[in-house]
Amino acid sequence: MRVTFRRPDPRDPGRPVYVISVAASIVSVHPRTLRIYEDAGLVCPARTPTNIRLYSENDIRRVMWIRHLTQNLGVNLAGVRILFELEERLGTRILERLYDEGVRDAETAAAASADANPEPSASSA
Amino acid sequence: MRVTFRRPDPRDPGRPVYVISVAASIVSVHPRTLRIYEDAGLVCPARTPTNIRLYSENDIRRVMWIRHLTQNLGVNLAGVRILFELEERLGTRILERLYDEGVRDAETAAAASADANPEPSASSA
DNA sequence: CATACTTGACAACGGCATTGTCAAGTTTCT
DNA sequence: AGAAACTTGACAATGCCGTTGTCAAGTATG
Repeated sequence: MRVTFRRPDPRDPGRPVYVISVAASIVSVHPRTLRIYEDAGLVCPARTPTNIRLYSENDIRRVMWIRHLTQNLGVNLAGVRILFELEERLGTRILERLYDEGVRDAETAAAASADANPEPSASSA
Repeated sequence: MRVTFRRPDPRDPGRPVYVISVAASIVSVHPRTLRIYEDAGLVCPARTPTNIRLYSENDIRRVMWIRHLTQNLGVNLAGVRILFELEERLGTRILERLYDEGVRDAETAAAASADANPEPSASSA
């Protein structure tokens, strides 16, 4: 059974298009939680001139990683921040090492195909 | 003021020599806490033929990293485990990137000299 | 032989993560 | 025009986590 975080790519994954309620719905979290992630510095959605948050596909993927790390692996938000910082410093997608090699469970192993990878992106932070 | 985790090196940092009360005293934690770290798979001290734990210098350093990550950076134990696993997979001391570059605070910046680095070691796990 | 080790277990307490809700004001969309 | 959704800051409930503390019973050590 194939598990994937990937959603069909829009034209430009960096383009901010989703307001907070839509982004929350896409990743199945409460809008309040997305605000907390932003307060924690884990995701930085764009803002319109009237200060409305707009999330891009990259932001969505980043939140999906946060959810994977916190819900499935039990990492707290401080730990997620450190992991993201390491990834930025090393300039590589080190978190994929956790996902690609299916260390956690059979489900993540099943998701090892190329299009199954969630992609935390430093560029949105 | 210079801050360092490094203690004077014994002859062989891999040699298990400290019983749990001594190791706990060295790193200023409760022996109960060291047992919890072991249960969490974060550190694996050697055992004597009569099942007494013996910690090596490498184990001590590893615990010092755990303490730094949990106490100073707020990472929980699941997060520490993921960081250690990444380090093993990448085959490099990625956590030093956090420490060497003093991203956290002035104290860690002050400790940036070569002999100030704590060294998490995958070899003790 | 006192002390320290082992195991498994329960508990207190402060902190964390998520969700929920509120008020007041602004913006958006129908 | 007005309902709905957005913003901010704030407080709270609840379950979980991390650390320490303690216990019992048995074994090992100095």
